[in-house]
Amino acid sequence: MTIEPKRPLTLRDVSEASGVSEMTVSRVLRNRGDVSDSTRERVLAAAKELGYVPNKIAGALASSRVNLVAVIIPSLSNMVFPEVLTGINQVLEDTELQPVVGVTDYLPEKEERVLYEMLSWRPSGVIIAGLEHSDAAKAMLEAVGIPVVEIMDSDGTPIDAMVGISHRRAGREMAKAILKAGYRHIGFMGTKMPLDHRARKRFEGFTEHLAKSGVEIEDRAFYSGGSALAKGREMTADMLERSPELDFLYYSNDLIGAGGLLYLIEQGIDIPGQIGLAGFNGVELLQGLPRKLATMDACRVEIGRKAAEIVAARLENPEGDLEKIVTLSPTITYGDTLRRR
Amino acid sequence: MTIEPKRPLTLRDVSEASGVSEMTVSRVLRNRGDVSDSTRERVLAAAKELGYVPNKIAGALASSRVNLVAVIIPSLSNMVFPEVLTGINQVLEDTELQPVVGVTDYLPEKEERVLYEMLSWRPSGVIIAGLEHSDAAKAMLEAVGIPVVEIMDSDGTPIDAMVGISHRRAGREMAKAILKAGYRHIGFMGTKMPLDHRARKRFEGFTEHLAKSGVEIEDRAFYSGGSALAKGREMTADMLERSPELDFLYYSNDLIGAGGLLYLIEQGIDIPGQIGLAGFNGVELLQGLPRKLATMDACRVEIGRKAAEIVAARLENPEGDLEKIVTLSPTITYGDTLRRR
DNA sequence: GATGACCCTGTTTGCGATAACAACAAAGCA
DNA sequence: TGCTTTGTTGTTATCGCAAACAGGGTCATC
Repeated sequence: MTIEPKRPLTLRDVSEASGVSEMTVSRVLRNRGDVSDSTRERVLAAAKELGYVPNKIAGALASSRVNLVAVIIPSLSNMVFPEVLTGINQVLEDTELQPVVGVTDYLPEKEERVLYEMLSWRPSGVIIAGLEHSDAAKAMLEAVGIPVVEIMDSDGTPIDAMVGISHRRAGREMAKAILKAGYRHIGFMGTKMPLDHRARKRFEGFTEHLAKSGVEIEDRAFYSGGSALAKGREMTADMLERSPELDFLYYSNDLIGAGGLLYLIEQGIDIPGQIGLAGFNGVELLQGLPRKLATMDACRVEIGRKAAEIVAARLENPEGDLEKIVTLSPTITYGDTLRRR
Repeated sequence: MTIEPKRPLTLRDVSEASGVSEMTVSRVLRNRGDVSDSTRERVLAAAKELGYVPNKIAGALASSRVNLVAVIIPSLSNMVFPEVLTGINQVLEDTELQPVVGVTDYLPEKEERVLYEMLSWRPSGVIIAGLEHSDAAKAMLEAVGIPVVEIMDSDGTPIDAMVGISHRRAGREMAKAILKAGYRHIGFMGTKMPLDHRARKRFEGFTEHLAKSGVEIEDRAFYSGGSALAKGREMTADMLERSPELDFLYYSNDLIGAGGLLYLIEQGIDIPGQIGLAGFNGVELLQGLPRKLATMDACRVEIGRKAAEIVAARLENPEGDLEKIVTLSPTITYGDTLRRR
């Protein structure tokens, strides 16, 4: 095919091969400005022949335009975030923009490092999970001068724009539904994650609403690591042994909820009569369980889409004052594990 | 804090603020070369005060060194690939290198586009899933002059290096185990994915080994889209209605296998006596199921780690002739759904 | 006190592209 | 014919940083 080049190819190589100036080559490859058809063809042929790949680093430096959008999320193994990415991708695919993902593992220091690293590539926008950041991270985001969209959560004040649901409210609503259904002895299971602010807020909203009705959580358990499904089983077994009077179990995510559900089914316990169950997130997985776990949709794909739309729109038209705060409404799915009264 | 700058900060700003040359600032921020402690402190203070974030675009152009490793995978929603990324991350975290992920959706054209896009940022290495690529993609990878590691699959010839398992062999071994256990009437269920070469190879290996013993798959079904767990249920129900004589069901992935398992348990069918089951992948999820599905580990994290190690080592020492082909051995887990004879 | 060996800092140059402007030819019009 | 207009191509400067080299101090050594 082509002779292996030791020195990486530049515009100059293409320019020499096609007998026009570098500038003209650049114009052809970017489809910008007028170039005659004959030269265009010649240039394209030469570029293809050589196997030239433009150097975006140089291009970005010269034009001070970078088509990257930094996307900063806590984890990839959570099912939740890949779905958000899907939404972001769907929207950005129709634009010049390209998402670049950074993972923080729920650690503020790592978030700070990842953010710093990403900003050093001068992206055109930032989509970042959560409203809680270190002071340094906040300072960077405030000073960065590009669209910043904080996602997933709407309980707080965004630096710039925000797309999410109210996890406090999600907790409250679930509490409301549970009480309305007549359950009174409630246990809670969740991840041991002091840094998962959204889980914390759901829990707070949940307990606050219960408190208003004079109900308190009677048992709780937290786990970390391991297979969520298996943990859900174990914790459920343990908790019911410890607190047999419980008539409802609220799980901080659907996976441990599913584990609990499978366990209870095996035990032959009457669901939702004797014990009710609910999780959080609306993961697709649940569709295949013997019974559908009650849950609350977190609008994940939609959050991704909306966030990407905001970034794209802001870059398209920096003046237009777009919606800066989008609060989506999660809806309860009662499934087969939370009775309706 | 700091006055909002309209013009982005550069080394020059820090240099002026701290009264030294840009070069000295650069040296301080990169920890390179000798700088006196007093200047170092002054510079760091100024940089922090201003909120300076280095411009890697300019840095990369000047030094022609880019600390990025392109990672190209078909999907993020598959559980498999996030785990590979975890392995890659684990290794790269101890280096200067940073993974950048591109997703191809199993489409060769998209793979080509994503690869082109990533190469235009001049990464230091490429980790790409699969051995099958379009001609153009292959040409790019051959000419790129940086370490290229093809992962997941070892049934073929790599462009440069390769880390994976033999999916043909994985299929064969499962067939062997199934036959050895005495099952003879075998059904297969998988994704309708002409472009998932690894699933195809597993299937081929599987049927070839069966054929050697004069056994043929008696029924098969393929799905696309939707919740894998739910599909596993449906397809299993349909298949058993259609072909009640089957005594073994082989699933192309654990999720649909789990769906089938749940269905059969509900039906009160004797597993693995009346019907045996097996999936593929060893997903963590399975730990929480009522019975453990037989499966075969795909060594996902390990593949990621190894691939990253190869890239890192090659960049560290371009001369050293490292192992270029790493074939990991998946092991069968019999679980509770494949009897051992 | 001259010589070299550091240490520390500054100057110059160039990475590979694009923006902005300049130039030149052909064509249109008065 | 002379002038503008339009379409096409080239020239120059620059983007922000780092490599390479060039200096000016300080110190020890002979």
